[in-house]
Amino acid sequence: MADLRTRHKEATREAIGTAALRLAVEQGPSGLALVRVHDIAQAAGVSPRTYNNYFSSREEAICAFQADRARLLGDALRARPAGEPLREAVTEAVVEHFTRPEPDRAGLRMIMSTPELEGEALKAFTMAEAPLAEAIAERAGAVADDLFPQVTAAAVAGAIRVAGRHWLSPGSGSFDTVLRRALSHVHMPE
Amino acid sequence: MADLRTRHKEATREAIGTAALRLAVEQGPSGLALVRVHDIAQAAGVSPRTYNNYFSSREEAICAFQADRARLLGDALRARPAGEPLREAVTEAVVEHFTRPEPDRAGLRMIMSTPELEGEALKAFTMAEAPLAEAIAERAGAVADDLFPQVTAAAVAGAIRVAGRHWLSPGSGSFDTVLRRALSHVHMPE
DNA sequence: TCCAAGTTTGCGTGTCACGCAACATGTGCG
DNA sequence: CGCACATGTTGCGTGACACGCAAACTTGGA
Repeated sequence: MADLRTRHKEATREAIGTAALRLAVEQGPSGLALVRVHDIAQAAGVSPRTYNNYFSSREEAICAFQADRARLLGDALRARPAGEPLREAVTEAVVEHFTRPEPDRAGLRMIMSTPELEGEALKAFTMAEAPLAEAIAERAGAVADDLFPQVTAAAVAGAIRVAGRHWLSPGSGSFDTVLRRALSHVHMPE
Repeated sequence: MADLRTRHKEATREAIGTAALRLAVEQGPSGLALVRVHDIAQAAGVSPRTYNNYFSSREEAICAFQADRARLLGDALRARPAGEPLREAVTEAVVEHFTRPEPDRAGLRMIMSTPELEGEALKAFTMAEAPLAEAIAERAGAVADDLFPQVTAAAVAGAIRVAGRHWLSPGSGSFDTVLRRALSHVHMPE
């Protein structure tokens, strides 16, 4: 990870992802087709072929940020103090992980209002359920293959998704507040 | 709906979807790329161009069955008796809707073990949350825009997904049983 | 300084989604 | 009954894309 090579690779990946999201936001939900691979690559300072070494579709590139953040949710839960009850640990982990830094409203709105991007983001979000379920299983003293941790992880991920959608509509409170309210509807034994 | 034209259209859609799924299962998870549009169209007895009038990607065609069934879950809930408590109504609606007829094991396994198909199925499944949330809101006397019905719908959909995965692993009971066990972990006020 | 591993890039190929316009097949009306 | 009209189907052409391959280039270590 501290490898210079690896870091540079990570930087390239991030540059492409950022450029892709920026261009997508510029074009708006209706103009996704206008965001050409050539433009993304140029904006990121790489060749189209290199872009294609990192991502195999525009959607994947645009949603890379979302995907990376979601993937780390399990680690965030593991970082909570050991004695903390499950509900509290999950809630605090989610709030910390998804409000620092606060998500980019324009980017999130772009993704949520474009079916193709929404599908990709969904996939990324759901992939994150597996590590989250593992972390939940550890904390609850259950087996990761069991139904409970997986159903709970799915419910938590769903709540985060719903909270994100609500946060985009005008008049909703801070993301922190919406997240807590959404999570309060998820069943978690104490 | 009883329109001859509409029925024929629906039949065509189903023929294409069925053919696509069948070919995909034949090739196995690793050979998705070998399922060409040309083959799907030919197997369904239509031209490639017509296939493309119904679906805009192979993944969409292959997952059409899943998508159609998921989309109707809200209606299944509405069909439950009015006085029934929410938890019971949801559980029975889900079990009835997803076990009659029993899902195709091979097809489900194919979809669940192919990332690209899994993504598409996920999208379809999540799209079904909206009508489900609406039906839940009706039954619970809540507003559809509120957090509770949407979070609950997401949790229910997640539980069904997890149940499907478990059902595929050897030694799990009937789909009916697994579904009920998964749903028992979802919080629903009585 | 020089080598080996890894990364970027250009090119070629096969596939695909979709607009467009002609064609066929039902549908409803006089 | 037959004629226009609407709707579904098809072939063709175009633009874009993902990816295999091999060459050029960069980086880190001996």
